[in-house]
Amino acid sequence: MEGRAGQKEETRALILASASRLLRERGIAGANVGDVMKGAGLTVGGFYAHFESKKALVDETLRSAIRETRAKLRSGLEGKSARGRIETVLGRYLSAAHRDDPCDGCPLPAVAGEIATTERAYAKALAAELPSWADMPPGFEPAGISARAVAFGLMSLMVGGLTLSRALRGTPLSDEVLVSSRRFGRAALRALTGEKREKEGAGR
Amino acid sequence: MEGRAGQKEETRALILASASRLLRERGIAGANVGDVMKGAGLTVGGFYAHFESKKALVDETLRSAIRETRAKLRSGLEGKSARGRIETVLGRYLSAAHRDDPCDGCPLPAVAGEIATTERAYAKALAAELPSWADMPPGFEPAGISARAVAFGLMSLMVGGLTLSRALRGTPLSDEVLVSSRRFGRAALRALTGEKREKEGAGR
DNA sequence: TGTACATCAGTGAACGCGCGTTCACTGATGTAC
DNA sequence: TGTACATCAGTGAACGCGCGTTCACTGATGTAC
Repeated sequence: MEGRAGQKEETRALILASASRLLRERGIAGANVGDVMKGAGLTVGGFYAHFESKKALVDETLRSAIRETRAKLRSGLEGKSARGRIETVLGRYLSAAHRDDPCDGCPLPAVAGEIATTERAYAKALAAELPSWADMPPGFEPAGISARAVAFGLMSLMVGGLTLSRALRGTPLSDEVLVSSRRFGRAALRALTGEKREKEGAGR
Repeated sequence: MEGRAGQKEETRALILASASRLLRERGIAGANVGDVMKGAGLTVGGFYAHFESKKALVDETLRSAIRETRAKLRSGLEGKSARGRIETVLGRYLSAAHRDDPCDGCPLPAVAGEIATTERAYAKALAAELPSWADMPPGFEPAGISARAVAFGLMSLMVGGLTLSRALRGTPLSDEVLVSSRRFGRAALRALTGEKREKEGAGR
């Protein structure tokens, strides 16, 4: 079988998975150590055998969640055009499914504000992971603006749109902000790449 | 002179002003009652003579801060074209000055994530105040998308861009996200209104 | 094979701290006569 | 005008609670002989 060391690694992975869920759903402050351990089927006291501190846990969780989200957003894009890939990512990010199920979605809407206001220590983690979100598919050549600037602009649009839409949950504005942000992103992309508009799916 | 009632109103206004600063700078959790009172030159015990609870304070502060921000963003736009007005608002919002001095800026970057994750009670306050941000100047007629959708899209872009730029403070990405988001917004606006591009100011 | 011991992942109670909130008190201000 | 009293905005210590963190302990697993 595994041996004790392997068992411990497995437990560590369980803690990380629980932290990952809670961090995306409740943010840094909301992902308290007790609940993280409970989510992994453990009790709070054992935490420090696996991580040096809550900060170390959040740092590691945040980095891996950002990487994981990037991979997920970009999966299955083979065969699509450059603009089609970007629009697909945009549509996935600004979807009702993503809004309503934060647990395995992007951690940024939950943590960016916290990092900006009171949790400055994680700026480095963001700065390390976000540049890889900025590389755009070859052949994407917007008019009068760099592809990289469009990438960061879309990142802002997506994170802001999802955050606002979640903050407005339970009100009619929630859907409107989500749909409008997606439409604005698509319309901008099409206008900037000079291609004729296509019909947008209802895209609930 | 004022009389005691007038004095008390004045003190209440001092507390609100302090809360307004702290809320924008540190978010809901960061604006703790003790620091709010200290910022107003008072001690913590007197707080409940002016407000029923922290929630009541935050609710009132948030609503008025959103209204105030809207007014400030739209001040002095007389004589500008429709698109010029929107671009000015965009440039003011996504400016280094706004990023670096949250105290009298927009409260949304500080609170939207918190409201989305753990402070759901304030969704109503947002839903009450944000629709007035969506009305666009007469004569703004983007191609293939409603003016209102553009308004919400720009709101997402602005809030997301400023939040990310602040979260990345201290790293080179902070400036890049800010500038890229602003450029993306302007380029999109121009492309969607079919007008020819003008030079963008360096816009520190 | 069986027994005694060592290891160590995980437990659960306790800690110090900061928070929102409460409350008996203070002392300056206004009023009554 | 002067004195005694009432009012009440603001004080500061205390509360219960949840947090991150610590630590003596437990009990299952692996090892030695």
